[in-house]
Amino acid sequence: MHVRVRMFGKPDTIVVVESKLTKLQQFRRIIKEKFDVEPKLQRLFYGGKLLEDGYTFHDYNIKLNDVIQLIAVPQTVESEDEKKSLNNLEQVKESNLEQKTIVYTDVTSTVYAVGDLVDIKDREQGAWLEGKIVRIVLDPKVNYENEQNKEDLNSTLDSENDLENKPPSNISEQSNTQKTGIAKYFTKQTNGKRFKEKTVKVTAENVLYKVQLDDDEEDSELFCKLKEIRPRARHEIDVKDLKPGQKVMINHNTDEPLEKGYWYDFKVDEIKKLRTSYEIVGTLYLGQDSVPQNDTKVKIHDKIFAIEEPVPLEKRTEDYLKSIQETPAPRSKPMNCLKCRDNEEEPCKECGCYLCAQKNDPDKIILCDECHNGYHMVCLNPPLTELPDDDWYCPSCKRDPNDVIAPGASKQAKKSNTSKTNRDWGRGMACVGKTKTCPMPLNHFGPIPGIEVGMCWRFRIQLSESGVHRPPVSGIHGRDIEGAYSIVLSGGYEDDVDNGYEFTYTGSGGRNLSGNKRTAEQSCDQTLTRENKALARNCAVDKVSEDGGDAGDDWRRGKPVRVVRSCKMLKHFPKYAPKEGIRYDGIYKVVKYYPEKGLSGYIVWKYLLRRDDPSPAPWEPEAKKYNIVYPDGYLEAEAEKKALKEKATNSKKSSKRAKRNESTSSETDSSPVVKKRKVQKTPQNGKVRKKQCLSDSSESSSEIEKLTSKDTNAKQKNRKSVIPSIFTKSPKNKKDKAEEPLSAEEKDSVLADTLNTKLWGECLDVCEKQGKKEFIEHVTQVFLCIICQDVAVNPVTTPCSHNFCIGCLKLAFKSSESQSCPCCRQSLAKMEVQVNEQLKKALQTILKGYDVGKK
DNA sequence: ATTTCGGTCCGA
DNA sequence: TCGGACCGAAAT
Repeated sequence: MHVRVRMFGKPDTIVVVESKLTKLQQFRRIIKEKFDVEPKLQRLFYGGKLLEDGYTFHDYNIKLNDVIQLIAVPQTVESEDEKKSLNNLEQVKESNLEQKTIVYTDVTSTVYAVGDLVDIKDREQGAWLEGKIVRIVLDPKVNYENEQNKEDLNSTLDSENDLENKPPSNISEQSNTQKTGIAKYFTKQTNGKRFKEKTVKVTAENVLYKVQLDDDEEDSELFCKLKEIRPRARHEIDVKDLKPGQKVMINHNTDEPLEKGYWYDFKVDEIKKLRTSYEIVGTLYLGQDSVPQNDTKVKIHDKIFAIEEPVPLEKRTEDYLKSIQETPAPRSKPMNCLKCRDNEEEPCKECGCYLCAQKNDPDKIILCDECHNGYHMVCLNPPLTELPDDDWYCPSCKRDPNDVIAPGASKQAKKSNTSKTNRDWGRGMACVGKTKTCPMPLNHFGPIPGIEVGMCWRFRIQLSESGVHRPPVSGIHGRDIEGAYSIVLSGGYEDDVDNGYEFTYTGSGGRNLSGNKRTAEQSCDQTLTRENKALARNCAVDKVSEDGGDAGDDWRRGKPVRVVRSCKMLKHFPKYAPKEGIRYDGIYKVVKYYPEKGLSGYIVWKYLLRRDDPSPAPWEPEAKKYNIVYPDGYLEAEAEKKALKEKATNSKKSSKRAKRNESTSSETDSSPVVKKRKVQKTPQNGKVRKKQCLSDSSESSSEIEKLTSKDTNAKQKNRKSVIPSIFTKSPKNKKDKAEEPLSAEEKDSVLADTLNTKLWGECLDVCEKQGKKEFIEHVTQVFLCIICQDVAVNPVTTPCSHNFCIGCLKLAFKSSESQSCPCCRQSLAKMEVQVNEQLKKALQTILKGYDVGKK
């Protein structure tokens, strides 16, 4: 599979990895090749998490085409780290020789006072924790000799400048314990007390704030720099008042986004109202250095706080002092145990004793150094009488030292639980999920705005993303209470028969799929349930029946089914199948459905589908052709894979010059690899296809000739079905009552709709020549919303003279970036979306009493 | 929890 | 090259 690696200032780069089981250290080597950043200096983030070696893409749930952020750590810091660890070694030696203690020098800061309530930035996660300043001292690490000539203590510290513009300190503090080595240096130079009397400039660089965390029982020595603290958050912001661009502090759990977490800075880009809550999208700042995580989605399940700016002591007004006196209510923290949700009453094996699940005597619960489960010492068998000095392993983690694996023994004892096979299942497109979502509702009938007949994709999951056909595997998408929205012709069922404009489809089921299979031979009768029932509901009959149903002449009134054909149909019905991928072929209706003994001998449900779409079928010569669409980055990744493969074979057979020349020549067109293959294929298929097209058109035209020449819809531009043939109503229906005129009210309402004069003209023409019944029929066709396939309710008339339901149009706009007409693609960005009240009235008046539209 | 007209690897 | 085995994801 492949992912996108994003590095500041560079375009995203597609990086191919073997599979989901690729380890991070392997990945780092590829990154090194591409970005020239040493593995050690790479900081990789995914979903706000720092990725660590030893884990796989699967462990982090990194999916196809996901973005991984790469930050190169500057070399200097690395060497600084190394220097420090060297120092530490020396320090340990020294401290063994002579026990030195650090002498801190109290100073006064111009920004904070002892006792100030502050938030402290956690050095790993970058979360803000609640605490209080208990002491303010000089940083013993800073060499003051050079400072002394400079300004004195009085030179105030401009807090904002210091906070915003301060260059990053090279001395990165590792922990809160100041090592004796540096302290010794400090005392040598100054000698503690005397130093205090000296005037030294107190800057963000050299002052440390000792803080006490609110929920830290032990008095840990935590010294913070100026930039690591800020006044305690105390101003809540209502989510409704949130504005894009605003930077606030929010609660977020980086591991479990739905749970309570810690408090982080967040820059808001977008606020989304959900059913019961809000979701905000923006930049989350993680880690000590506030690494921005773009496009992070956070569900609001807690307060939102304003970020407080420090107020220097001398600028503190009485009001301000009063305001900071009060201690804000403690902020929520992540749950300690998600299993029992920290309910002390509830027995829990996760956070209590793993054996008895009780939580009593926590001091007698020993933790396993392998699995970290807890065990009451007395619950163990045999019970432990005293705490072991060394590591302790629970009964299930303990390994018998005698139980060694014999040399040459093939398999290591696997850590089990997950899959039982060693199969590397994570490869390729087999197991990927969606990377986009179609905004149309799941249960949408009819065409998807922006999706044209003939559009084609390589993988089923893309059809799911586009909204054309949602299930990644299943052939029918539908709900038994409502109907089917789309089906796939893929040759997966032996009883299917495809004749293009009509086909017989087979229901699903009747197979034994145990063993986690997706397909199998028919092994029992199919039932009229689930998808099968759903598809039956599309048929324009009163109700679903176990005996089947037939809509007859009314077939067009059935619910629309989006139909896609897969290239897998080439095998048995090549006439109408795409050469590659899966193609949207337009709207079909279920003419009839019935149970029948299939080729297997078991009962299968069969459905006769018939095309009812204004666009020409993709196999017709006049149909618009579309290029196949691959997933984002797929072609690049394939080219990359191929290049890698060739590189591997080249290095293996490096001696063979000729061979190498051959492959390099094909390497030159590495990016059009796939294209080239396509071209090679075409000549063969091209011939066959042309012939097919010819026979197709002759066939269909003869059919048309054979049939009545009278096609009521024939003059409808863009709206008529391309294949009216046998499916149009029999001319018999069209006798009679041309004498039935329109009422004055009806005529007036039609004339009032000036935006659709031309279309109404067509309708009136039909009325005059063929009678009212045909007129009504024509009106329902002409003013059909192509999005929902019903007569437009609350119709909007576009400048390009197309009509849609206002709801459907809005949905369509939402689903694509450009606001264009779902019918003719003309830009509608400037159009004011409003109901054409005249049309609405006209349709109501004319269709009054007629049962049109099922909504 | 169940179902599924994909997709890929692996061995014959 | 082909068929068998079987994995995640999405929707119901």
